Amino acid sequence: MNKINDFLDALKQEGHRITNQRKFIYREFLKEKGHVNADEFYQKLKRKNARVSYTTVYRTLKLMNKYDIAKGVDFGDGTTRYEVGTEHHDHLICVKCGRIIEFMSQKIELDQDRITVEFDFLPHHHRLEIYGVCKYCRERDSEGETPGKGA
Amino acid sequence: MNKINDFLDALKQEGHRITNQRKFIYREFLKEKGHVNADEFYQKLKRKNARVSYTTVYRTLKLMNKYDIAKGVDFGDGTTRYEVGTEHHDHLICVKCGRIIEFMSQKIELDQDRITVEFDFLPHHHRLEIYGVCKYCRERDSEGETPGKGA
DNA sequence: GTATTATTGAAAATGAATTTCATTATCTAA
DNA sequence: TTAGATAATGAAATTCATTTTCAATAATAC
Repeated sequence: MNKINDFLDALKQEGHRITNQRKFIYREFLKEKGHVNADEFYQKLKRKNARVSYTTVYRTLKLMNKYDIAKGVDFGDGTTRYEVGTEHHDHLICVKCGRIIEFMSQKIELDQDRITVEFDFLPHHHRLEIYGVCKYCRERDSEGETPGKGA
Repeated sequence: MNKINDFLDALKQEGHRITNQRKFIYREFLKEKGHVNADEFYQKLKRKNARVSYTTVYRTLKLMNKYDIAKGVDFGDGTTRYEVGTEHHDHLICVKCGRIIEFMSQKIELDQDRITVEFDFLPHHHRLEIYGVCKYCRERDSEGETPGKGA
């Protein structure tokens, strides 16, 4: 039950019902590239004239999270954002434009394992987020830096 | 303005007033060992018969955070928790007992720098949290494991 | 098909964080 | 030291994401 296609199977296996709302939300969610929160995602579906309520979107996101179709992440903006899939990765988060870059470093993973061994700690999962300014924002911001044109 | 003693100085320098509430909250906060959220901290102060409101505790925590006396962290329990000081470190978080272990790995820091260089990303700060089960919980849980005494 | 019951959706509730605003206390300058 | 200006306080109200409630509806089993 770890593949990205099994939400409906998972529901069936767990004795949940396969409803039109769940099928629709699932299908649309798989198209998502970014990191939507419940409300944003609901608004998107609404724009497609979907007949689905916020409550159901919210609940289905949580369900998909439970069955490893979606992964809830918290970037500190006060909402839970969901990304497609559960392949492990970490995030670079641009504090200027909000761009989110996913990365994965085997090296960091190994270092973390060493740390947990050192503390006799059994790890389940982790989160690493690096906040800063992406190259696009720095490029953009340095464009206007012509000397002699103060303020 | 990076030392742990300068909250009152910082206030003065920034044109804020030094009030009894701020002095008291600051003094009590420095005694904190764990990671309190606004409400917990307020309750603690109340137990000492402090004449201070939740609002002021909340606002003062934010202020101390701003002036690097306190550091707000989010461990995913829906509240902002504050720790004393701002020396950088990461966290091991036990999902069973809630214990929080601070650690610091120069190795991981360096690996992160390499990652940001690779993505041409200018880092400001980061957060790394490893969730799992601490040794105390595992020891405790393995005590009752006498075979033959099922359920 | 019919009964059972999980799901849906609108509305209400929750809870942390934040804002409002009248009162109070701090600081500044005379 | 005192008076005036105004920042801070505190109680209450507000905001906002999230979660729960419950009557109506729809999916599944028989």
